[in-house]
Amino acid sequence: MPRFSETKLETIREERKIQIMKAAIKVFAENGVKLTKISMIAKEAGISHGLVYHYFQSKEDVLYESLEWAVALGETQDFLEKLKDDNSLSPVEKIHTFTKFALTSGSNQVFRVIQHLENSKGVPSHIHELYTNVGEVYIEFFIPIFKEGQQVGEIIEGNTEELVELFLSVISGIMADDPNWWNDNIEQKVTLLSRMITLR
Amino acid sequence: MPRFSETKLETIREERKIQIMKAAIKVFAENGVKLTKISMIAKEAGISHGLVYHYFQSKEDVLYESLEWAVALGETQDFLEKLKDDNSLSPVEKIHTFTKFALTSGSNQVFRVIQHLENSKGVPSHIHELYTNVGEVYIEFFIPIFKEGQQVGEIIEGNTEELVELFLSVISGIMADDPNWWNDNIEQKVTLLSRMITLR
Amino acid sequence: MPRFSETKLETIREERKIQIMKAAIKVFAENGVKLTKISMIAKEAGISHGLVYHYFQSKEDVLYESLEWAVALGETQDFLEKLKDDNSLSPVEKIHTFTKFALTSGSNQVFRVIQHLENSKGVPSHIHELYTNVGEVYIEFFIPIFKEGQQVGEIIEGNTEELVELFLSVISGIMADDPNWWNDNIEQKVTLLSRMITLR
Amino acid sequence: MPRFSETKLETIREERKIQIMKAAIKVFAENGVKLTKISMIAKEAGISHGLVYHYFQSKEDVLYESLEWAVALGETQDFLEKLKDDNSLSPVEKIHTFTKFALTSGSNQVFRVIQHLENSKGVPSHIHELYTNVGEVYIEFFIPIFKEGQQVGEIIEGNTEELVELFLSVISGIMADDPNWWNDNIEQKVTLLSRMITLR
DNA sequence: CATGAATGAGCCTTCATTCAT
DNA sequence: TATGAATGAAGGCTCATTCAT
Repeated sequence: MPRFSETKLETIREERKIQIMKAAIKVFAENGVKLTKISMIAKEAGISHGLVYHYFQSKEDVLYESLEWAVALGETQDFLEKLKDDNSLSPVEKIHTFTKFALTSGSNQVFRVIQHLENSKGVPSHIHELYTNVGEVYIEFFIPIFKEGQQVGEIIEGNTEELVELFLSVISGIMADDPNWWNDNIEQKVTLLSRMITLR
Repeated sequence: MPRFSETKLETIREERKIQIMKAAIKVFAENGVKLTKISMIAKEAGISHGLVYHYFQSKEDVLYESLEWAVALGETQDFLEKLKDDNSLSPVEKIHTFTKFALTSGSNQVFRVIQHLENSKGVPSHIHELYTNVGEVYIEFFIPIFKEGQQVGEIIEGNTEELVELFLSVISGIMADDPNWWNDNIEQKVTLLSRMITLR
Repeated sequence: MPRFSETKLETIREERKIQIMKAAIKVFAENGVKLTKISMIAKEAGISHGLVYHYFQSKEDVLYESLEWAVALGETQDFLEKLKDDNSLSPVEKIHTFTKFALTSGSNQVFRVIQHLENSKGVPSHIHELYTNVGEVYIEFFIPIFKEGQQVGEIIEGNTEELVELFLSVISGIMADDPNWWNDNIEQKVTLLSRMITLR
Repeated sequence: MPRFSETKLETIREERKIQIMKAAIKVFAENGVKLTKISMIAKEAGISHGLVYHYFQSKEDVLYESLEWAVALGETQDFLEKLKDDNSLSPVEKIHTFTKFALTSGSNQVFRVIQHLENSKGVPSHIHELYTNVGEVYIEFFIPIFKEGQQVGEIIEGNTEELVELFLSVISGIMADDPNWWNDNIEQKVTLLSRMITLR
């Protein structure tokens, strides 16, 4: 006889899962998936390693669900939404703001996990599908902004899609590095990165 | 009585070692050190896993000697030397040439290995020493070139050392990514990267 | 929420360790350290080889802790203590009693392990320290007994220390042999050994 | 077309085998059979490890033939023969002389190999047969000597066979120990051992 | 639900043995 | 005959996963 209502129980269970998934994303981001041991996730979450298997079928499942959850959670999505609607910023300012966010926000853990996966072999296809088009989302998001920037003369001419892809690729490459290095002089550094695509 | 002359045997032995080290650097670059299994190196080199241990003491030793060999081999060193003495190129052209080389040359496998190591914990100190100042070499190499570029008005003002560090950091971040992505449109992409630090 | 109280778990854990250490000492004694495989210890203890590593860091650690435990356990120590205080026995009777004990007591497994180690190369120093002065203890213990025996004319004249050392050396050599051979006619055999040092 | 006569070749081959067998017995004695590596024998013999397999089928065969050769060679046999015929020595003096020889002669390497084998499991039966009755030979040899000693009142009464067995067992146990320990004060030590069975 | 004891597949490493030269 | 390069079976150790409590 359950003490709590099904819903309540479900909630508690869900909270535990989130606790584990948070820990998992963090540890996966820092160490890569293969090198992350279940015990590391458990320790980060403050639970025993056995408990992980009450909430997830396997390590692969932890990865799948954590990634799914983190992507859907979409801190970055929210950020992009707000950015899109913020008419007080010029296209280049939007790009600048995003870049700063990407390099400093803790939410970039998800990206680092994805990067590890992209550099790995044998990633199960159902996991691969989770992030295979994440990049597309960003590209789609930035194309109109870049286009506008080109129209108002803030951004250099050329194939917009290629420009976006390249810019995001650079950001992405940087994020894989030591994430703390970018905390100093972030403004200046981001400005430099912006120079790649800005006119003046 | 051996059929081979000492010299011949020595040659075979040396060639085998090189064959293994080449394979090792490649596999280490692709998978990272921890995830590289001796059997993967052996397979890549086309030999049995046991043979690796005729030429090296341990996996750690394979890493150490391979790295030492690849660094000393110095394709990049040679490239830098020639670049330095090439008076037909302006500072920005030199940087452009180097960037292209860094992103396309097969020799960047070594850098990818080093990047994996820098993101790893528990790297033995004697291995760490092998690459701890490799970065410095590049910085020292580029500072005078950047300085000259600043004097002739090709490169933006600002703290030269910081500029160099940032630029190399971006290149380095990119190299960790899929190394093939950069093969298309390399000229255009490198030009874009150069824009970060060039005046116009 | 764990079903076991902390104490209960701790007890189980301790019992398992002891179970493994008992098995280890037995197998080490029979086969020597180098030739003892973890799987042999595991089989003797009735567990899987993996479990050994839940309780010990390595094979070396199994050896170290088992030896430390067995030495500290000190069945022999206890025996010596009681022997020392037993005033009903003459010096020669004490020696006789000890000899019988040494050759028949199951506790001589520890000695056999130590003997294997003494005949081995490359024993880690922290392990070596565990038994390096065990011999001294016996010598120190028997010197006064032998001295008394000499005074009362039970034991032959001569350098007491050398006499003790020689006698113990013989006992020790015998213990390395098939320990069951000595079970038959033990009284007679021990009497014969005693003759080495007794007067009549 | 052979350069040498068959006989000559055979001789050379035989000498090589002996060179290897000498090395094998030495290394087997020091390290035990299982812990002796083919490379250790080769090094001791001053040849390459591959060459061992030109003269012997396997490590087991090296052991078998070496043991067979060493036992048949019979330095000890010769010694015993001479001892038997030496009428200038009393029974106890003969035993004393033998004991000294056993503990100091380099020929005791064979015994140490045999002792290692007796403490081992899984010794092939054809090898076991080589030494299974070596002990018997000694017992048979000493029984008449002990008997004579008892008759002339040099040696204590009792079951002669048991007495011999025990005495040899003690000698054998001692030989397994550090063989150098017995080099100092050998006379005194042997005298002490003799006391086990002598009347006075 | 929660813990950690228990298992076994898999990787690093050693070494007996084979074989090209 | 002689060498040492080459192979692969087996043992030490790790860690994902299961399960008794």
